[in-house]
Amino acid sequence: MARSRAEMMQETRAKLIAAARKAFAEKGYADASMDELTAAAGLTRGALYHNFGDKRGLLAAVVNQIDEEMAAKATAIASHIEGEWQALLVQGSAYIEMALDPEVQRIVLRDGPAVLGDPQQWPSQSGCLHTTQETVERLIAEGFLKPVDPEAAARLLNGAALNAALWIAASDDPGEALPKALDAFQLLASGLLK
Amino acid sequence: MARSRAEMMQETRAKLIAAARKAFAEKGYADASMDELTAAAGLTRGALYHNFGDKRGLLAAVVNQIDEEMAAKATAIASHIEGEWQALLVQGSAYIEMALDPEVQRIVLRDGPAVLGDPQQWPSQSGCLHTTQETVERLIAEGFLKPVDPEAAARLLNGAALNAALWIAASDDPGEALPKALDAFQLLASGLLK
DNA sequence: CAATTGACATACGGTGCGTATGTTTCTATT
DNA sequence: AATAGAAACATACGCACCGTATGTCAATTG
Repeated sequence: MARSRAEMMQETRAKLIAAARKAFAEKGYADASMDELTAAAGLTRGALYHNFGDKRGLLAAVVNQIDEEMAAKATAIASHIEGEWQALLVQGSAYIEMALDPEVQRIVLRDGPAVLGDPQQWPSQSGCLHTTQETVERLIAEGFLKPVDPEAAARLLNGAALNAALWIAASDDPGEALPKALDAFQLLASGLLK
Repeated sequence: MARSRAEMMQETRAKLIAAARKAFAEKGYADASMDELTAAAGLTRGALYHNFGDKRGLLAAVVNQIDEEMAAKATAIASHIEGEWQALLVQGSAYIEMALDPEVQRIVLRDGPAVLGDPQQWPSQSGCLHTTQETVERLIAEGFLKPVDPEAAARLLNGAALNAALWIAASDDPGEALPKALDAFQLLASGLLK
């Protein structure tokens, strides 16, 4: 069956995003060459600027893809947990563990904010942040949490989890740091409980 | 009085750092031109590569300077507070407010980690982080806090404060977001209390 | 079946970093 | 005190890279 034009274009976009994911993760955004990137995908820079506008646009597409994957994982995990409060804790732990992935760290947590600006302004709206806020809102509505601003709480929880992940990743012994971080995270989160 | 050789060099270093602070804050690290930077300081790129090695070295020097200023402010503020727990809260609030400075945000919080890597690994060791950890350690020793890993707790607290600041700065109405963030921060921190 | 548009490739210009090479001023040694 | 050496910076060069402008070929449309 002959692929249609739209299918062809989606394929080149996918190839470019995949190559960019690899290059951005390995070399970082600044040191990733668009020539090498596109050549690795069997294309040229022409395809890039046609599909994504510029280098930032490609990074945005990559970040979107990763972010969607993270959000999907987070919701999938949380859906198996009974109890909203446990779900929030598990979600936070999941976020910490996902943020241990070097690809996530480099692209989403380091270069992403530096190049694209505040994650909250991204079209994906930083999926994990969004799901966290929704959980917090439900918990407040059900009376489990003190009356705190949901967005602020979600922001701080995610910030705490993010820094926990960065700390663990840079740690000499991640296996030792992880439980400490999870423990501290649950303690902090318990401050929101009534 | 004739300035000595070392004094002259310190002066050029100071001039370069000052010019870099302005350029990095206004244009961001990537878009800051070394030629313009040094010309604004009345020098050339030669002085730069002699004193700081490369562009990253200059950013590191700038980050160090700002970080030291922040740590000095934080300790100065905390020293006037009686009670370690109140000091910790005030310190966190001070950190949030300092992080509202666009210069701090852009250079220390965005470009710094992206270019230089994890702040914990910086020579300044991210001053605020260090002072926070010390306060947490004292509070644990005095029995005010649950037995949590001090480094982990300091990391998460600072991460929460940092994201609070980023949220406020990107908010439509910072004046409204600030008290919400401070409230959420204090709630989270109270989770560490016995 | 012409004409036009879309999807990409190729070619070009400009900018900016890092380094290699000068140049001048201070220092040190005899 | 004179010269050798180095330090501090300026100048000059090469290279890589991004963005755009232009070209090309296939597909679609009337």
